[in-house]
Amino acid sequence: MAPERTRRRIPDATVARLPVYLRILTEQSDEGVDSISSERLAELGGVNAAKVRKDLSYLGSYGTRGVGYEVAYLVYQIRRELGLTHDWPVVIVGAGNLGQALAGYGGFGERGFPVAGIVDIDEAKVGSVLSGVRVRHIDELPQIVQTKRVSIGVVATPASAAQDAADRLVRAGVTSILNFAPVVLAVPRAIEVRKVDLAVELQILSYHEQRRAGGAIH
Amino acid sequence: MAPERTRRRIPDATVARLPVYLRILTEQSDEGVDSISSERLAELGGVNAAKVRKDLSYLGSYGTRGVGYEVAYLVYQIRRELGLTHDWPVVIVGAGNLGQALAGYGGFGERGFPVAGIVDIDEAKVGSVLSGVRVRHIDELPQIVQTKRVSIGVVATPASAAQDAADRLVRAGVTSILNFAPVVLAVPRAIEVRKVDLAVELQILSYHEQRRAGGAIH
DNA sequence: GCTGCTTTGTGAACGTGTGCACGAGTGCCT
DNA sequence: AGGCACTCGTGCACACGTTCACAAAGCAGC
Repeated sequence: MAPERTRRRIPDATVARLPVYLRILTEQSDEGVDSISSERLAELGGVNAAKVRKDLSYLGSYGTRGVGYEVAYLVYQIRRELGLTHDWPVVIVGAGNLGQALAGYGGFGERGFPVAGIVDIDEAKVGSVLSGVRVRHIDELPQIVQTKRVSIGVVATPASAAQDAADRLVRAGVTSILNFAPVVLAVPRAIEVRKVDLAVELQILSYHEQRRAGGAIH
Repeated sequence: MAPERTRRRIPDATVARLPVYLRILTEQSDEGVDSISSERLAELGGVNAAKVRKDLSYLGSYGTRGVGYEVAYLVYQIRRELGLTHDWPVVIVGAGNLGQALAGYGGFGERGFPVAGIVDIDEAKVGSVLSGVRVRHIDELPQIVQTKRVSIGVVATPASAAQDAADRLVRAGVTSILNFAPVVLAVPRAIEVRKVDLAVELQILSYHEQRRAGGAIH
């Protein structure tokens, strides 16, 4: 077979589903399943079988017609494509309620994203220890990012401090940001930002509830 | 003008952006701004101006050509459309790390989603008080949902307990679920589910990082 | 090796979302 | 009152995502 060349682009929608497939496949693997059909995978993932096949086809032709996909091999391929063959240390900015919960959430490190550090601007919080990680001052951010080779930063500050946190992360050399603050961050084009906004999710649910209740007129 | 009749359907993508506009508009209102153009709103929201106008046009023609949109009126209209004219009490299932953080996160109640209750299956956790809300046993779920008229449930359990939590919520009468557990929930078609998955977000970032680093071959 | 059954991989049709470009309406200034 | 500058509302073309449907490919049994 020809050597790996020009990496094909994978659609965003597919990239967003690969982690879900990966989790399911890992679970199946743990349960001793070593072959799976697109149909079954679709069922477990709550999606359409054709979609599963198309998604997986972007990785290459790793299935066997008439049989299905070899679970272990598929896990390997998805992990490779998602860049999960090695750890990605993350640094958390903000040691408040959320920052603490994130640090305490074990599944973080387990899934290949060890917490390289937590920083806060509040001197009062600096020095305290959260689930084994000592909170350091935000001025140490560049040093942490440098020495621990961190490329992903997590913004877990109040809204008012989020932009400053993002600016500092970018200056320190981080290239991806996961933002929990309800703010639209302004960052250089090259920086990848993803947002998790609780209020937005609830308001979307609210819309559907209201629609359900309201009907035509209210 | 003709009375409000058959409610027009708003595209999902637009519904997901309305909360963002709403937050920005509220902020602007607080700062004394009472009129805003689609251009400015787009800038603050990090989107395209045409998109803003198209999104807002689904609510009706509430802008004034040559001028822009009246902030207060737009806030009112978006709130109405999203069903935010009254509170939506939520019930949290799972009083672990995450459940506690969610309960402690004040912005919850402020934004119209007061915590009507927190329940857990672990007797040891029942009775403790988290930011003013007493943890109750999961068996009390139906009663809480009924008496407090809860229609939104939050699943903040470990993955292994998530499906059971969802089943109980549905049985208790909840019609919308916000799921934080890394599991695809199986629920009746009529139930609206939204998912917030930390690991998925990080893995998407990882994909982009890997892509950035890897180039063609590695 | 041939037949029949199963399941992948993908072309094509369809639906949804985005962004441009411009007509239409509004306010302001003279 | 007329002209000008501005901004909304929207038709249209394009891009992206989803789903169907089916040929191609593999396995099992005889």
